[in-house]
Amino acid sequence: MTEETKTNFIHDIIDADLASGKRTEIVTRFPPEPNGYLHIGHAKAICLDFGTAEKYNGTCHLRFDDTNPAAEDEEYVQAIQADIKWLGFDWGENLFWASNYFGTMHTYAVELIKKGKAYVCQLPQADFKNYRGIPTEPGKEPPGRENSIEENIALFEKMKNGGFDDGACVLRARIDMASPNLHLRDPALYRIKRAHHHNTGDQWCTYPMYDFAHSIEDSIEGVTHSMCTLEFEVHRPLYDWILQTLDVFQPQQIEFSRLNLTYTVMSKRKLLELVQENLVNGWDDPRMPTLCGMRRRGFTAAAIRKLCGIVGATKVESISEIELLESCVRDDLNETSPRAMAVLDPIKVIIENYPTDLVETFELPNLPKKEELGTRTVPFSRELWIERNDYIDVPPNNKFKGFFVGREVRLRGAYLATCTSVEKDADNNVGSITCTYDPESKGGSAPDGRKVKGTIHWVSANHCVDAEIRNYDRLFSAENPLADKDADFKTLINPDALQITAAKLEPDLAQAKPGNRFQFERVGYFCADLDHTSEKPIFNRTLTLRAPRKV
RNA sequence: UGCCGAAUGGUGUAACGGUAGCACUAGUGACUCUGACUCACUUAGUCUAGGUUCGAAUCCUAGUUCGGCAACCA
Repeated sequence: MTEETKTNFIHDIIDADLASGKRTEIVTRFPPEPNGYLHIGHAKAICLDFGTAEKYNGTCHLRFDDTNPAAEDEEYVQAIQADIKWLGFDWGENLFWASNYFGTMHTYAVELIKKGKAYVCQLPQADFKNYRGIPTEPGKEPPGRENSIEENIALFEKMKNGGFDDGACVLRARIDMASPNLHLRDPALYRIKRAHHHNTGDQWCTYPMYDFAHSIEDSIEGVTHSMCTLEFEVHRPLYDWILQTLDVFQPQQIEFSRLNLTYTVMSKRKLLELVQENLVNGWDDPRMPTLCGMRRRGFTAAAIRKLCGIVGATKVESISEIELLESCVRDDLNETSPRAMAVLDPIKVIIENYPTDLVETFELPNLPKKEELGTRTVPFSRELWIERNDYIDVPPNNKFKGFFVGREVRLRGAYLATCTSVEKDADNNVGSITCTYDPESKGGSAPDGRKVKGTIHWVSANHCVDAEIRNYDRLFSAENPLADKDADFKTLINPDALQITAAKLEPDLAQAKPGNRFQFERVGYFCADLDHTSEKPIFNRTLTLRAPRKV
């Protein structure tokens, strides 16, 4: 990546490990469960996992943590890989599956039993809760905890072979029912779940639990630094216990805080609710904070990576302002997006002294500060469309850039023109504007060198193409939609987060390919939607230009 | 009232015992064939109280506040 990776506390740890000789090479991993789509919160983890490996010339594995077949699906496997690649990271040969280790994990489980460190617990789930107890008081040892190793091996074998119903028993680690850390009060290691697994089919009816599986996966793969989010902090003693008890390679788990952004939600479950209740149009709805949604919206991978670099990695639970993300996106788009003219709220302009039949074409730069990106051809004629708000009866102050009767402005790249009159209907709505142009000012500058206050954009009425514009805005109208725990976050959805309008575009824009990004000058950044065709142009508003100062 | 963790301008993040800096946001101005970009300037911060030290955001003690943890989810 071109972004410089800022240092953080994780890199401090790695530097120390390298200096002390504890590690000689760095291996990280990104371990998604294929049960949903990736969102920008995952992007932070991806940037950290892959970015750290890159920084230390190590490797980063992509490992699907597919230990719960009930929740997982092949659809997500494909989408996750596509999203990571889009973000700009590559796992090369290092694609792994937790499910490929099921055999090894089973062997390790038996080893734990043989060491007297695990037992089959036939207590119903609800009853075990009582034995586990509450944080402030020690729990009690459940029945069966002192069964012999032979008995437990036989029971675990019976579990594996389908001799028990789902939920009839679990394999538990035998640790400490009085531990102040609830996760150490004989946590479940294996449960029985008869579900078809996307990879192993019906080979297993027992599946390992997260804590058991994850530590072993990391260990098998030689992961040196296993980064995860803060909620796993209290799991670390269990992670360490499993690997120490098994006496196998021990990665170091390091926790960092999740990425949160204002005006959106980042929980997979809540995003799923929005999708299922049709409050958005699927996972890739451009309002969603999913990577596929942001991609469709027109956000760039580089901008997301930049954001992740800026927020860095800490243990502080924080909410970053969406403005920071927007700034990263605008910054990237400003450098890379070809310019075009589009009129989103059209009003007709008639140039009374321009020949009726004449059509001129102007060569406008694709990107004014980057001449190497070439030019585009824009037709010009007697009747144009301009933005409704580029005309005003009486200017509020001398900062107004547009037309009023008597005002000369520049039609971007074409001519200087002076407003002479305006047509209005009975309700005082402007119907059309009439102006005269200065033929000497072709290209946009007058030979006498006179300056005009404003430059406005336009499209030729007889040449422009009509398009649907999907104007996107922030998903929620509240900074933190989850702040009020008693309220339903879904009631805080911003009703204006999608507004569909019709616009007039310069003709070349119809030829855009889905995903192509543009800056519509003086308006904002837009990209051709997935549904865009040259017959039915559809553009998504990625972001407006930075809000102008109040006039 | 258990365990774990975190507190630096409005927000995010640096400073690793030695000048509290950067970015975003907001405001003011300059520039401009985009009210964008760019540039300049401005406002504003070390949770509290003690202690160690020539010197503390940083180390120690006590407190305060906030977050996480009691799935056969990850």
